[in-house]
Amino acid sequence: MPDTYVSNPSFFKLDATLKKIRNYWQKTFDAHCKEITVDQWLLLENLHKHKKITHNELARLTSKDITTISRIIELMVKKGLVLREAAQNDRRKVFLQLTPLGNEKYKDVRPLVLEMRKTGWKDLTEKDYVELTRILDVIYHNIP
Amino acid sequence: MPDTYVSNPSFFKLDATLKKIRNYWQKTFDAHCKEITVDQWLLLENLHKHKKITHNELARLTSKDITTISRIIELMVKKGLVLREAAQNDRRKVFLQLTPLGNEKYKDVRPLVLEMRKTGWKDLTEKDYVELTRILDVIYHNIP
DNA sequence: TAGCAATAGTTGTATTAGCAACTATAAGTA
DNA sequence: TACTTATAGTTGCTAATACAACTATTGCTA
Repeated sequence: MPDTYVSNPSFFKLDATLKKIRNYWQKTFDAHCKEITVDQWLLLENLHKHKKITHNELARLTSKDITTISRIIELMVKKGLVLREAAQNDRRKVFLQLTPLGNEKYKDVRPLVLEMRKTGWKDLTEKDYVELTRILDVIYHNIP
Repeated sequence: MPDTYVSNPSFFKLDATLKKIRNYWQKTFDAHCKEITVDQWLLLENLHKHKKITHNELARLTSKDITTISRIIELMVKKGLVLREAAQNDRRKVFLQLTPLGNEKYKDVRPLVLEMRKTGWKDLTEKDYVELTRILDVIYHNIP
C-alpha cells in the first residue's frame, strides 16, 4: 500500500462527514420542533423495530456503550417516550419499550429522516451504496 | 433511488466504523502510555503541519467547533504541548504553536498512527480509497 | 451448599460536541 | 468621531462517549 493512503486522513474524512450529517439532522429536528436528539432518534428507531429489548441488546444493536444507553434511555424515560419494565425470570434484566407517546414520536419524526437520507444520497447510485458499505465493512473488520 | 438505500442505515454504519477506529486508536495510545487522546492527536498533527495558526483556523482544518478547539487546546497547554501567543497586530487573535515537548510528542506518536492506518486499510486497494473519498465527498456536499 | 465467576445495569469522572450568551477588539459607516 | 457591525475567543449549559468501579443477581463448580 502506497504511503499516500497511510498518511491520508481517512479517519478525518469519516469524522467530518458524520459530523456534517449529524448537524444537519439535529438542525432539521430543531427547526421542526421535534424535541429529540440524533442519538435518541437512533434508539427510538431500534425500539420501534424490536419492540421489547434490554439495555444490553440495544447497546449491541446501536454500537453504543451500555453506559451510554443507560443515560440516553434515562432522558427518554423522563420525556415519557420509553418505559422500563423489570424482567420476571431474571431480576437483573430490564426490558425497554416505547410508550404510546414514543410510538407517536417515531411516526412523527420518521418522514423527516427519510427525506434527509434522500438528501444525503442525492447523485449517488446503488453501486456507490454497495461500495461504501463494503469498504466500511472491511475497515471495521480489519480493526482488532 | 430505491427505498432500500433510503431506509438503510448508512449513518449508523459510518458511526459504527468511526467508533471502532477511534476506540482502537485510543486503546493503542493507552497501551503505549502516550497520554494523549485521539482528538488531541488530530490537533497535534495539524499544529505540526501548520506551525502557527489561530483557534479559528484550527477549527476549520479539523471540522471542529471553535469552543471544542478552545477546550482541547486548554488541556494541551496544561500538558505543556502547546503554547498560546497573543497576536501583535490584532489583539483578538491568539496564535497557537507546538512547544518542543509537543514536537517530541508528535514524533513519538506518529509511528503508531501510521501502523494503525495500515491496519485499517489492510486488504483494500488504491481504488477503494479513491472510491471512499469520492462517495464521502458527495455526501458531504449534498448536505446543506 | 458455599464460594466464585459471569452477567445486567448504574454511578463517578473525564473528554468531546455544539448552541447561546458573553467580553474584547477591529472594521465599516453615518 | 460616534455608532453599528463583524470577528476572535471564552464560559455556561446540556448531551453523548468510554473507562473504571460499584451493586445486584444468576450460574457454575468444588
